Amino acid sequence: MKRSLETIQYDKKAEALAMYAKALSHPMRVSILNYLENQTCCYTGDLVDVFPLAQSTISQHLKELKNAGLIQGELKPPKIKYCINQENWAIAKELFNRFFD
Amino acid sequence: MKRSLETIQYDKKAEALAMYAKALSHPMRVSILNYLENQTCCYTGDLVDVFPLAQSTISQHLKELKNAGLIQGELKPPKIKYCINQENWAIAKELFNRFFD
DNA sequence: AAAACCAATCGTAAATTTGCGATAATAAAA
DNA sequence: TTTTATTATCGCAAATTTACGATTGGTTTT
Repeated sequence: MKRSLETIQYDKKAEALAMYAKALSHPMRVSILNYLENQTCCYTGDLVDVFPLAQSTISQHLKELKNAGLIQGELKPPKIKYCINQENWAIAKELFNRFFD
Repeated sequence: MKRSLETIQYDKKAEALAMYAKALSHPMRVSILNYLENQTCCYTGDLVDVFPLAQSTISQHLKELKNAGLIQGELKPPKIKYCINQENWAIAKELFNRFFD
C-alpha cells in the first residue's frame, strides 16, 4: 500500500491491544483458544481432528497465536503440546479490561 | 484464497468476538476509540487534525468501526458527530470479559 | 539405518486490508 | 442559486491474510 514515509507512532498500549486483537480477529483462532481453555493443553493433531481445516492451515493459526504470545508450545516428541501463555494472557486480559472501561 | 466448499460453522460467540477483535485489530482504530472515550463524541475533522493520516483513510476506519457496531454517527450538518455505541460496546465488553475468564 | 509419525514450512493463489488522491454527495451559508 | 464546508465514496496499488497441497525436518520405533 502507498504508505506515509514515516511510520506512524501510536500509543504503546493501543499498539499492544491491536496486536492481541489481531490474534483474536479470526474465529478459528478464537475457537482454538476456547478449546485450550477447556482442555488446559492440546496437540496440533487434536485440533486437526476437531476442526475442518487442513493441518497446514491450523499450524499457521497456531503460529500466529504463538507470535502474539498467547500460546506456547512444549516439545513432547513426536508431538507438540500447546498451552495458553498465562503471563501474556493476563496482560491481554488487563489491556482489554482497561480498554472497555 | 482456496476455500473449503462449505463455509465453516463456528460458535456464534467465537464469531462475534472475532468480529469485534477485527475492528480493534488496527492501532488507528483503537486510537479513535480511545479518543472517543475521552471526548464523549467527535467529528471526523477532529481526527484528521490529530492523526497523520489522509481524510479518506480515517473515514474508512470510521466506517469499519461503524460496521462492527462499535460507533454510531449522528448527522450534525455539515458535520457528522461520532459517538461510541454504548449498547454494542457493552456486548463487546461482556464477550471479552467472558473470554478472558 | 530405515520407516513411521507428527508438525512446521514452502510455494502458490485468491481474498482482504490499508492507504492515498480525486471525486461525489450533502447541507448550510452567502 | 452558487459557493463553501465537511465527509463519504471511488479507483487504484501494495501489502497482508487465509487457505491448500506438497515437502521438509525432527524423533521415535522398528
